[in-house]
Amino acid sequence: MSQITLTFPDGATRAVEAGTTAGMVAESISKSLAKKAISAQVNGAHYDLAWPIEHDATIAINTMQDEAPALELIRHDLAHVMARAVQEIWPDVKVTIGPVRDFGWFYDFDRAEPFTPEDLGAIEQRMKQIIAAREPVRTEVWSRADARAYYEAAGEPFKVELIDRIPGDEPIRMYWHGEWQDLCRGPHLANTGQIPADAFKLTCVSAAYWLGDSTRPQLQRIYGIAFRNRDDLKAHLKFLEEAEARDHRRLGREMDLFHMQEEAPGQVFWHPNGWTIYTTLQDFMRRKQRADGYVEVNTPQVVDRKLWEASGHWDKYQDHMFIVEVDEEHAREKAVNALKPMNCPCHVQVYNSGLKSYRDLPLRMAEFGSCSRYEPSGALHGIMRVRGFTQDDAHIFCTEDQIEAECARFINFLASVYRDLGFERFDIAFATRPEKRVGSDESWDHVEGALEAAIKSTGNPYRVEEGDGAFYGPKLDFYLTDAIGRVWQCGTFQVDPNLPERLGATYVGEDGEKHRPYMLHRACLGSFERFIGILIENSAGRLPFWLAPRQVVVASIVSDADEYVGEVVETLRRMGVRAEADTRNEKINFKVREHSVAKVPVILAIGRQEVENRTVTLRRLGEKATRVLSLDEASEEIGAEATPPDQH
RNA sequence: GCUGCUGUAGCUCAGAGGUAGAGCACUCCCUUGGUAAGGGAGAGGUCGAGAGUUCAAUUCUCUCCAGCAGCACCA
Repeated sequence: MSQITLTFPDGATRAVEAGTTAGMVAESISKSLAKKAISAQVNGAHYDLAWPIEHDATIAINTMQDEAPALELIRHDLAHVMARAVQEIWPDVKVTIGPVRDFGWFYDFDRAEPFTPEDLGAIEQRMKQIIAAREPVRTEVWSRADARAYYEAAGEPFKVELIDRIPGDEPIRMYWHGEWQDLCRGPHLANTGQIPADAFKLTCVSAAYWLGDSTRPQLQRIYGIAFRNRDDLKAHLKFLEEAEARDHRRLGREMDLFHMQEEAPGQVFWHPNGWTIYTTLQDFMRRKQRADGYVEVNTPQVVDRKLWEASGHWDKYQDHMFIVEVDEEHAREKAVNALKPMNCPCHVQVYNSGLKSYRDLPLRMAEFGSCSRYEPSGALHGIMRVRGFTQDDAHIFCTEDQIEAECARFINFLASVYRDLGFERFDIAFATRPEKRVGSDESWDHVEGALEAAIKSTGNPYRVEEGDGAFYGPKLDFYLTDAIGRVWQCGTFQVDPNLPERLGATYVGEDGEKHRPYMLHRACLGSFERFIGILIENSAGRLPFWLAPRQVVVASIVSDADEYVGEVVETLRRMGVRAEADTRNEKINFKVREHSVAKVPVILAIGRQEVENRTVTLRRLGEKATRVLSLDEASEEIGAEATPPDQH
C-alpha cells in the first residue's frame, strides 16, 4: 500500500495509506469529530465520508456548522429519502432524478396518476419514519455494464438512460439508503438519521418533462424545501408569505392600479392609479434619454409580413406573432400583416430613410415601443409576462470602433437610471460567442474585447457566460436584486451586425464609400409592464413618493374643515403634488386606516385646530407619530419630495 | 403549448340535483367623531361560455375560454 499526504486547513499534514476515507480521517482525529462529521472537502471537491482518497490532497472535514455542504447533503439525502418513501408506498412507481435546488430539492417520478396534496402528507410521514430509522447510507462504485443490467432487471428504464448519459470517465456510484437503492453521483450523509426531521416540508406537485425536453414524457415532480433546523424552515416559510403579500397582482387590485380580463388575455387595463405610475416612469425615462443624447421615434403597430420575412423573424417567430389579415377589395392577394413583436426592423426603416453619413454616428434612436407577442398561455403572469407591452427600447447605430464607448456610456446610463429608481446594485452577465454563429473569429474577438473593456472602464463587476451570446453577437444582461433577494433580469445590451445587413442599412464613410453600421439593441427597464410589476413587488406597494400614484390625502376630521381641506389640496396641486381631499362623513380613524391600506404615503388631517392655525397634521405611512406643520412648511416639504430624482 | 387544480356579488369565500348565502366594499339614514374598521337600513348574482344527461342542472358529464402552480417557451 502506498502512502499519501493529506494537508489540513491549518497547514498540518498527515501521511496515510492511499484509499483512506474522510470518515477514517475524522475518526483518527477525535471521536467527537467523527460523530459530527458529515462530509469533507478534498482538493475543494465535495467528498462523501466513505469515498477513498487515492492521492495527495488537501482535506477539510465538514460538519453541520458548514452551511453550504450541510444544506447540499440534507437536501440531496431528502430527495433520496422521498423517492424511497414513494416507492415503499407505491412500489410500481419508476424513479428518475432528484436534484438539489434553491431552498430544497425535487424528484421526478414516472407514474400514471399525479400525486395529490393528500399523498404529500403520507409521503412526509413515511419520510420521517425513514429518518427515524437512522439507517446507514452505503456507496459502491459499479461497472457501467453491471449497473445497466441491474436497472434493466429492476425495470427502471430512466435509470438505464441516465447511465448511458454519464460521461465515460465518471464512476457509476450506487447508493443504498438502508435497503433502498438509487443511482447517484453523491455525496451523501452517513446515515438517514443525520437529516433534521423537523426542518423540511413537501411543498407542491407538478408535471415536468423528462430531461426538460417537451418532446419527452411528462413525469410527476414533487418539490420539497429543507434547512438545517426548524427555525430556518420557519424563516423561509415566512419569506414565502412575504413574497405572496407583495404579489403585484394582489397589490394591483388593492391599490386599484390595473385589471386584466378574459377578453384580452395577457393585456393590461390600466386604471388611473396604475397609469399614473406608468406615465410618471415614462416621463422620467424620456428625460433621462434625452439628456443622454437619444432621439425619440415612433413606428407602426401593423406591419406587412414582408418586413418580418426580410428581418428573419417571420421564419423563426411567426407562431408567436399576432397575425392581422386584411381583405382589400381590389387587391390580388390578401395582405398579411403582423402586429410588431419588436421595434428593431422599424428602427432600421427610420434609419434607412435618407442617406446617413459617418458624421451622423453614433445615432441613438429610442422608442417607447408597443409590442405584441402571442406568448404561450402558460407563460402569462400578471403584468410581468404579457402579450401586449411597451419596451423602453433603443438602437444605437454606430461603427465598430464606437462600440466600446457606446457600451460604457450605456452601462453608466443604466446605473444612473437604476440608482434613481432605488436600486443601488445590479449585476452584469457578459454572454460570449456561441458554438453556432456567424461572423469571423477576428470580428468576434474585437467586439467581445470592446464589451469587456467597456465593462471594466465602468468599474462594475461582471460574470462571463461562455457561449450564451446570440448567433450574431455578444450581449450583456443586467440583473437587479429586489428587497427580498429575488433577482430580475431587466436591462440588456446586444451587439448586432446581422440586422443592418439583412435590411440593407448603410452609411457613407470618410472615404466616400458605403459601409455597414452596427446596431446595438439596448433597454434598461425591459418593458414598462414588467418593470412596474417589479417596482410594486420590490416596494410592497410603498412606492417612492415621486412614483406613488396617490401621494397625499387631505382628510377632514369635522365637516367645518371642508373648505380649508380644499385650500390645502389646491396648494399642493399647484406644486405638482398628487393630492386629493377626503371630506367624507367618516371618522378620522376610518380614513387613516383606509388610506394606509391603500398605501398612500402621506395623510394630512384637518380638524378645528388646523383650520384655526392654518396648519396641517402630517402622518406618514407606516409611522404612528404625527407632526403639526404650517401649510407653507408642509407644502414645501412635500413638494420637494414629489420631485423626480433626476430633477433635483 | 403540456400536467394538475380553480372559476358563485366589485373583493375574499361558503353552499347544494328543485334557479343562491356571509363578511368587506357600494347607496341612503343617524352620528361631527383627533390618527388603522361608530351604528342602522338598502341595493346588488344568466353561479365563466356552449352542449349533453335528467321531470328539473349553477350543482353530474363533455367541449371550449380564462385564471393559478409547475414544466416548456421568452426574438
